[in-house]
Amino acid sequence: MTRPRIKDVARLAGVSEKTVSNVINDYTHVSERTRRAVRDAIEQLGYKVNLAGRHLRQGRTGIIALVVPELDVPYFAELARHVIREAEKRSLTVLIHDTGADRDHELAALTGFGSSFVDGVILSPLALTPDDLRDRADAPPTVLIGELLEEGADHVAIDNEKAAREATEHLLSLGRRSILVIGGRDEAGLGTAEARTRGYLAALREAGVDHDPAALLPVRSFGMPDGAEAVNRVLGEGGRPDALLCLNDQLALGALRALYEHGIRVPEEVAVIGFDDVEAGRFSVPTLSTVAPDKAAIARVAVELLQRRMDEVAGPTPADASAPGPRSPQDLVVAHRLVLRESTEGAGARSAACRPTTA
Amino acid sequence: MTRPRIKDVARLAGVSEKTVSNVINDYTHVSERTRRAVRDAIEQLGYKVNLAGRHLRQGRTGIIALVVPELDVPYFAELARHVIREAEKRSLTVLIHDTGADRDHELAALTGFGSSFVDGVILSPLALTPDDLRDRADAPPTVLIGELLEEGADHVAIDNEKAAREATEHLLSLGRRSILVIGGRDEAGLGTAEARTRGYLAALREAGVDHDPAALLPVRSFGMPDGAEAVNRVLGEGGRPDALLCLNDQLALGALRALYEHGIRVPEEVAVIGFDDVEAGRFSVPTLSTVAPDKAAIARVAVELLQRRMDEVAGPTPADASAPGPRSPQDLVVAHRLVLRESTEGAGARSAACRPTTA
DNA sequence: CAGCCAATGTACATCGATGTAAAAACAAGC
DNA sequence: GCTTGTTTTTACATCGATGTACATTGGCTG
Repeated sequence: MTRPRIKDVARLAGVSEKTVSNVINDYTHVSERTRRAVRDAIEQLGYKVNLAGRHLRQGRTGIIALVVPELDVPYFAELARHVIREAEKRSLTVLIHDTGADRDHELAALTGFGSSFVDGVILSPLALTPDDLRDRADAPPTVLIGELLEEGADHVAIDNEKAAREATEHLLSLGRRSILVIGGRDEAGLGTAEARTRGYLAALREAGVDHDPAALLPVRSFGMPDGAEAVNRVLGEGGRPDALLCLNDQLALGALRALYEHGIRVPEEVAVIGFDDVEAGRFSVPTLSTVAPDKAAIARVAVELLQRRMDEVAGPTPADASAPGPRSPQDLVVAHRLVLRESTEGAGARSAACRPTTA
Repeated sequence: MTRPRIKDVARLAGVSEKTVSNVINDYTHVSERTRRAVRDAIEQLGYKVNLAGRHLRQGRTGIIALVVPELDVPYFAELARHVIREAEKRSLTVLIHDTGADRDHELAALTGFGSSFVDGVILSPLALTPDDLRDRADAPPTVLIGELLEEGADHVAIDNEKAAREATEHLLSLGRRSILVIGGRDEAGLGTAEARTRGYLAALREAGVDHDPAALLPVRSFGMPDGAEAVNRVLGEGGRPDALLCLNDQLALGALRALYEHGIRVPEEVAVIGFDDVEAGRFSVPTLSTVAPDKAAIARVAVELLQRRMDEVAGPTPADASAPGPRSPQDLVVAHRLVLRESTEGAGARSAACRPTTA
């Protein structure tokens, strides 16, 4: 038995194919009687619309892609869930893609995977250059999250510079003066790491604390091994920091482990703070202070923005015709907050940490 | 400017549309001259095949779905990467879906998301019942991973019973006799938790150690909060285990944290072992002993099996016509190994743990 | 009850790629 | 040169849903 087609439904309900289509799509002018008859027929045959046909006709798939560098970085996985939930509200399906931080894969994502079967793309780039972004001719609507590569693209993120400044200020307020930045980068630039580094420098400057260029520890990647390695390197060279500003939680968790192996107490000797507020940081020993981005908001805003772009492409409805052409690129900022746990505050709040909010 | 169609390519190359299609699909009988001409035209126009058209015509999308309960459980995220990589080799695209452990979502996945636009599904069920699986009429080819719900379905997993027995035997060999199973379930059944519980019981029996039914600690879900909560409950009731067999690493990491909060040393007082070998367990304090499934193999075998099923659906080629109809359901077992770290072995291997294999 | 408007319903073309069947081109053999 | 057989290429129908344009129906007014 082959799947029922709209034709079969039409025959059973005794109406034309178009009428069935009208019922399916909630077209206004269908009498209640016909509507019910069609619904019954659909029910009886177990009819499901065939996406291929609809897609071909409408030029839309209802699928958006979420493209991240590494899905096994918890931050991206958590973000993905929010995006999925947000998209579901708009009856969009999310295709998650993992580029392995590879430029070619990111490029492929930008062009809609060679053949446009996604209506839009939410991209968290890592390896792309601004140039890559500039000359995308027939790319689907795209929203960037995290890294801002170019001023001309839609973008959603927290205020990284401000967040880093706040985190650094907190470390300074604890009396720490020798603060290393794991993942820090000196160059001016649009990247997240650069913005956070700027925030760190600003806080130091404001507090009148000297900046040692060697305090910026570059990392190859942003995983736990890299965090541990950076700490090992510093300590091996005789460095004696009293605080670590880690540019994400993975680095921080790796750093915590390395400090433990060196017998260094956290936070008594070294305070540690990260970025992202991943779940593991609520259960690590010690628990991890962190900059918590509002992930739900990032997802919501990104999907909203993307949807608006997709609607633009679909052609403005007569009502919108007065709109001033394509909106200019948006750069939206969502909230973040500093979450203080044991890695900066001591073990005073120990037991409380064990019952984290699951939101 | 609208995207070029096959028609445009045909016109430019001075051939028919079908010939262009033949070139694209590497059809045998096309002269070298025409082939080159068509290739040039494609290049010149920047033509990309339109999936919608192809899909409608062929009934295949080249998309398979990977459906997991919770993407932010690192095990699933890590598995997802392997599946993506494996699918890529076969030029399949992976649509990752997160059901939130919700039965309705899992059901929707089974039926190809209401409208078949996926050619096949790899499903890691949690909330489904065997019945759900049985009466799927027009479902796409499906391979289960992890939970085995029903004997009649294709399935890939490690030998959970054996793995749990080995883990338990190891704890026993350390002289531990009061071993709790976090996430354990008494009922006989096909589920992963049940199989692992059986392995635990088998090891106890073989070692002549009595089993206390209260040693099986049920959990609501399999996250870090649940692991911590279980430990808190036990200790609060005055329990004094000397080992914990946690049915996944998330539970184990939560348990480690709770033990720490109670001032209980691991492994001196309580040894802990988990399942899954997630990256966080290589950096926790202490590092986590675990049963490491060969995730790459699970992914590879699952995709292979799924592909075979999809090919069957596509209709056997004349060559295969002799094949004895649809192959019977496969239940494939992949390798696992016991990885011993500080949570059972003491801190002897401390420094080594910090440079984990990144494989 | 004619006349008109709005509400419903229908036939048909269309989206883009590809399978089918058959025509056209070409080669080889007598 | 003509038949026969094989490549190569083409015209056309088809996959399933939906937009367009028009036909029909029913209700209401004067």
